[in-house]
Amino acid sequence: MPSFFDQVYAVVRQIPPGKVASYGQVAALLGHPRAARTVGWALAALRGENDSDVPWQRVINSQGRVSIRNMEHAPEEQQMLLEAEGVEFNLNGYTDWQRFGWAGLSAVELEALLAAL
DNA sequence: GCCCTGACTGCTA
DNA sequence: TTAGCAGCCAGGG
Repeated sequence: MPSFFDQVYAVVRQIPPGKVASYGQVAALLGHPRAARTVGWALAALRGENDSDVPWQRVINSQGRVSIRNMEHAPEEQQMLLEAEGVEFNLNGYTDWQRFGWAGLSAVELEALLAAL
């Protein structure tokens, strides 16, 4: 039985370049619409592991903007990484959820993904 | 098993 | 748009 963390990482790895998802969206996919905080914690744990293949920068909050309280990764850095992938931000630091928001996974894809863990 | 913590969320003002 | 508040879930000590 994979831990919640493993499931979070598996889902985040499915986010294609140029797209972004919210913490709540990832949590909802895993069946826990209220576990956004835990998802954020799971991604925070990746901070030290630079060799990880999890695109943590593609996960932002529901308001469409980055919200990092981390000393090692400034919000500007995450925004810069996303812009390099094609995601645009307006002057207020908000991204266009309608254009760059990730649609998520289908029930079938999700099931196969979690089964692979 | 209890308590604390955290890169969140939705609502109200 | 920003600020304050309470509810949520899982892992670590």
